[in-house]
Amino acid sequence: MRKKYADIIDVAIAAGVSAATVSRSFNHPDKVRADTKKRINQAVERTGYIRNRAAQAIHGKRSGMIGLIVPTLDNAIFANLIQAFTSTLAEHGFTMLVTTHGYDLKSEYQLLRSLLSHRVEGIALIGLEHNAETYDLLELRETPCVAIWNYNQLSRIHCVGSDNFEAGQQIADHILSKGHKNIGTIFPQLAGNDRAAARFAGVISKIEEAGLKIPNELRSQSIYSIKHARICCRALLQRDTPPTALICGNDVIAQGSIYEAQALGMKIPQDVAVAGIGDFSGSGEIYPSLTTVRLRANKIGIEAAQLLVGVINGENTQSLTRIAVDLELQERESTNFQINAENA
Amino acid sequence: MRKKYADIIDVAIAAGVSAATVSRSFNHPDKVRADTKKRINQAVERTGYIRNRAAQAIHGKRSGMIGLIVPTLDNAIFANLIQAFTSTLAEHGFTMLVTTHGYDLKSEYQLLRSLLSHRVEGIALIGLEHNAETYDLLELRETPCVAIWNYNQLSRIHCVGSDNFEAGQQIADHILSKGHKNIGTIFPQLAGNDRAAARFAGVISKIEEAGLKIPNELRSQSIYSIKHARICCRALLQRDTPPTALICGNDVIAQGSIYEAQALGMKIPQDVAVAGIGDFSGSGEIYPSLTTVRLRANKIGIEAAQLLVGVINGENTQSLTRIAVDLELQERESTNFQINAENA
DNA sequence: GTGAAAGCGCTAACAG
DNA sequence: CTGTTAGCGCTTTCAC
Repeated sequence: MRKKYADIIDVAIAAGVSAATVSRSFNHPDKVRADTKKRINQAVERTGYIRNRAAQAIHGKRSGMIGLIVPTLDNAIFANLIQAFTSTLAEHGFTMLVTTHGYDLKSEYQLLRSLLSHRVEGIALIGLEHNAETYDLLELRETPCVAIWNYNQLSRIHCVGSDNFEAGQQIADHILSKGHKNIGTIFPQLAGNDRAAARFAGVISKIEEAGLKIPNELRSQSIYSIKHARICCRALLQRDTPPTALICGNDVIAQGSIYEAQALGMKIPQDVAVAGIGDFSGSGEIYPSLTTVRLRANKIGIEAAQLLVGVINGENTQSLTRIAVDLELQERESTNFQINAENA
Repeated sequence: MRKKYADIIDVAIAAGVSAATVSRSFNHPDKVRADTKKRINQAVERTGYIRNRAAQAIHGKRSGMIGLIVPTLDNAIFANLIQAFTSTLAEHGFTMLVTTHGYDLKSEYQLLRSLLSHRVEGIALIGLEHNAETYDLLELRETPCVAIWNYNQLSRIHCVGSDNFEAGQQIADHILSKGHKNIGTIFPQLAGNDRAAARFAGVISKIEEAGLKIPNELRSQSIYSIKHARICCRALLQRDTPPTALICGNDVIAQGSIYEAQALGMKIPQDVAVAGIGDFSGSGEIYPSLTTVRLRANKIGIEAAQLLVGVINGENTQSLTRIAVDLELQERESTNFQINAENA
């Protein structure tokens, strides 16, 4: 089995030209006469030729691949983000090479190396919390790179995302505006999760600014799971003096809280108000609809892809670009109830 | 800028051996003396060398990439599936190159060509409905390939997935067992969606077997969206004689139906029972919890990855492997109500 | 415009 | 065990 599939030489022979001309016809079409190009294209058809990007990539040419390292794909909001990212990339001729590390930052470095060994032209990471060696390698190889999802004005690499601190502030402000004074929180573990940590800090900053505080007993911690969130919520709502409002670190936790409150026979928002962060698909359609802060995963994905493509094409070589995609407070049914002084 | 990064020759020089030995040290470690390997590894460290898989792939060797063509990533259940698929692939040393076509089968062929041009070692497709040219190209290139998500005993390529016809039968049987005679359906468009079509056919087969029928007015069509499902559900429930049970083509539609019924002040399952298909993450935790047929995305993803890796490694060359991953009826609150004769 | 030839980074014989 | 040699499929000078 000498040669399995048609290569550029077979095409050249079939078209009666040299391999060089075939190559040029693909890469610099303007340097080849129109009728020659036509003959070549016909030869491609006839031979069933499919270009070999691996062979191209070897010349330091484009591999046409972007690497993405993501904690997990199994998450509605990342799925949303990644879909926007890939399809925008595809519009620019790039295909995405994806790896997941399951929130293990240590393995992220290895994944990066693997991606680099595939000679991806650029790398996208989720969030800004990465190991030093990851950052160092990125710098050493001068790999075009963008951090997606979080905005931070001090980021070491380009970033496109939401300001999670501000998201926390917005939702806290909203809850405070409804007159709540007895507020509980259910957040994911903050360590190793800069998103959650920033959101929580934003919430606390506003609460304290209002002269209130959230006692430790009302700060609950839940993993990213409706089931577990329900357990946390139940514990909070069955206290002697349950909070009148629950601020949840994300919409999954908030949805779990809504279900649990309903299962306990409580009315939302009258008995307890629930707010989330994220505006995941479905949050606006559940009953009661969930008040939350929209993170605009779609827009972030698109902008991140555009930025990365720009960097790869040599724009933006001077400075770091940091894009804060705006947030949108979504006031919906789950908090639509004003507490009066006596209730508080 | 002659050579930007260390190549195998730099490593060879640094280690005081030949390039061939370096190559061997990676690819056939047993054929190299231990201390030579150690020197080479140190040289790799010192030079910051990262292997170039593109250059390897050119030798007809492994590119280490698997191509995945998926309708969309923006979908909880696919996300689940793909996560299992990628991580299993990763265990076997493969990285996934992903493309999405947004349910446009025509563009699928182009995406396949693109993936092939990257010299992926295998291809995974979602479902079994693909254009003839897609199947033909796969056959022509003899590309290891597996269709994920659907099981069909007549499939043209390896497949791992659920028997959607049976899923439809299971849920219909369950609804019938609860005494319902006036049943409505809300399904996605069936054309171009073999999954939905098979499920629907399964439902209808059981309904007719029971001597019943579903009039056209009670066969509603909804896109994959909670919001749109709510609209469809409302139309059904506001009829003069609303159905006592709703069988939904997937859990997203079912969740929408639950929310809408609640918003209309109806009790589930007493006023109307709702059933889905899929058992998406969250379906068991919403209130009321949703009766559905579990599709086991996780297991499917893992088995599909293992099958594909096997095919790539030269097993299974004789026959087509078709794996039907078992279904699990999840009886939950949303249908937990027995209709008596008078109610029917 | 087009062809000939050199070479990208790596691997697979083949000797030694 | 290790080095030498000849490519893999393609792109890019440099001539013509």
